[in-house]
Amino acid sequence: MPLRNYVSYNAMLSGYLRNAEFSLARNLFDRMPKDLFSWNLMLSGYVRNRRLRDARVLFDSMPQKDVVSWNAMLSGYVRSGHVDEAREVFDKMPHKNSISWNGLLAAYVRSGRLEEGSLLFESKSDWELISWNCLMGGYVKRSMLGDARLLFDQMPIRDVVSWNTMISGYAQDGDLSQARRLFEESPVRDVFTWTAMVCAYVQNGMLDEARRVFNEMPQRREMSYNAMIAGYVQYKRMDMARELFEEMPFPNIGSWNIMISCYCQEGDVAQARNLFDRMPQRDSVSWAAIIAGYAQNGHYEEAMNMLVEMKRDGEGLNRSTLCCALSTCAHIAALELGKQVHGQVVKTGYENGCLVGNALVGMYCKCGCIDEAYEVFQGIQRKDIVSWNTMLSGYARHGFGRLALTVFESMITAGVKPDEITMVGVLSACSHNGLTDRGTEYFHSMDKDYGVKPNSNHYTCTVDLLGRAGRLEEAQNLIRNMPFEPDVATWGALLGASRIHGNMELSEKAAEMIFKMEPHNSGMYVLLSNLYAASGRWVDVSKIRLKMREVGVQKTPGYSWVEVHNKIHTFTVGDCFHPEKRRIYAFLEELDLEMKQEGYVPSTKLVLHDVEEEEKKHMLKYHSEKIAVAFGILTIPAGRPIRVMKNLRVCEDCHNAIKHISKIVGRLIILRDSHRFHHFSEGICSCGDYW
DNA sequence: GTAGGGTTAG
Repeated sequence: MPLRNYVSYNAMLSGYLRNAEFSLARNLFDRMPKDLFSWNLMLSGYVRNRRLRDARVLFDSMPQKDVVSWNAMLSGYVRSGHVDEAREVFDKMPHKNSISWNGLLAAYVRSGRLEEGSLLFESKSDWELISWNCLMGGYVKRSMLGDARLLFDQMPIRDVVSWNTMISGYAQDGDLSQARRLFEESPVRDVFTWTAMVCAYVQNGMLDEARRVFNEMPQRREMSYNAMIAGYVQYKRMDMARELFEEMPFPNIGSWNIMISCYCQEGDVAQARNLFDRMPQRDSVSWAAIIAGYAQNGHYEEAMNMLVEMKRDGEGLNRSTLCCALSTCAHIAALELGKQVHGQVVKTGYENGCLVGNALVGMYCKCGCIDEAYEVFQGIQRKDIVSWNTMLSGYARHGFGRLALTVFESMITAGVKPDEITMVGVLSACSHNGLTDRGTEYFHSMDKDYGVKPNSNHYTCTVDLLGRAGRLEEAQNLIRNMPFEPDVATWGALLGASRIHGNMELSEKAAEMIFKMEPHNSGMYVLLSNLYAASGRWVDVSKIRLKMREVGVQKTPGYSWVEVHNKIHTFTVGDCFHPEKRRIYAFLEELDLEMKQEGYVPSTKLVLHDVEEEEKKHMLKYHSEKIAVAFGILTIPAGRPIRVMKNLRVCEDCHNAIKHISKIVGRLIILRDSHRFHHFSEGICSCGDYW
């Protein structure tokens, strides 16, 4: 056995680390003779692969540290956005070099904490050019062009990056004339400079001008093509985008990614998938784009499958793929899976960042765990508008209107300016909780107080708000005085309200408007036909059904699902495919008897079809949500809540029945329907029977 | 440090 020295051990260690063979590397590391270089190797291996906890443990146990070790630990925190930890390390460092200073500045800039960044910048005068550019880039990203320009003018020396950053800042801001001026003034131009000008014209909708600059460029790189393609995409010129893409001699991953994500946005996932499969190489962006594409177009199973594929392909989870994974879990309410992803998130240390944090909050909200959502929300260090909106509308959907409004007030106190989505959350919180006057006040003052002009969503919420409270006349007035044409959703809100309050005439009027606009909207046919059925107008019911057949619309089938032991069980009305159906139906019979003793009376008027009374009861008994609830009770361990999801709104009879069931079996039942959450416990529902 | 993705409502 030849004698090995530090150098050969270190070479071997670095080989393992390069290939991300952590267990092999660690094994070797623990047994080999180590010098400081070995420790630093292992440490930076962990840092590069985002294994922050391992890195920290190693760092703390190091027998000695040099500036490289400190910088490695610092950069671990910088990369993962743990700014406060980065600061702590920075403050403790016995010696700092320019890498340390640049690192901390970058941490502030990247996480958008520009105030602190500029304070740090002012505390020292001999900054390197790269730091000037970094801070200026931070201002540009936040559209703080005045501050960026101030810095630009003060710089002792400028390089081509400085010029490019400023020019592309103006370009992105749509300030074509400033961009143009700097472009003329700039002593040097490279591909970035020219590409920034392409962007400047694109931002102003001047595609032909952009193309002219593109054609004039002395040299082109992939990114120049990509900017032009992105421009075409932005203005829905898919044909031109595709043409240029096909012309590219060597499209890079970015080019493919743009094409994929824009096909996804157009709803053409098949085309996107086609490109995805043809790509010579993929990166995390490609995976994120295709997974999000599936998720956003409602193909949740495909999205989940692709996530599995991705891991098999060796692509690690990063912020964006974790995000996609969480939002997919949220859509299908796969709580167990979501929790597993949460575990991954904790390992990588993204939990307290905005992007992944927001996705986690959304996942817990949509899976019915509002308390867990709030916990994560509180842990997000720098909450952005999305964090606030997610939490606010989460509370609103769960029927905790006052909590939602408390979040809203804290948001205002924190100095975050509400946007359109915030106000939808506020109005729907009021609507779900019968806070009618408060809601209308918000509606009328939102433009004045927060500078948010009511859009059709806000009108719809307010029509809903007034309508539910029975103020149908006011709701109609609101529609009449809208500054734009009411859309299907607005009429839908009026229809829903007039249905609750039994105003047949108004219902028919609203339905007629909807049919005119969207002859294929199946939900509206069903709503109206339910309405007729409820008042025994069977002739009209059959007319509707005839019409449905004429225009070829089909009722969206209702289904419910429940997650048990990591598996999703889906049920349809009168489901007879589930392997445990005998057990479930026997249990339902049992429950039915007990419910009746408790005073439950089936509300048969809600059954759509004209059948005999006894048979109607039978049909109600086997609605998908009841089956799912029964299955949940049978299989989910006592003490744990039962979480059931439904794709449509819960029917009145089921709502009533589940209230009784929650009391009989003494369990918390959380039902998510297409509209909101219902927490059933001890015979009461959190919605207060107002939904 | 100067493309491309990902999170929020109805």
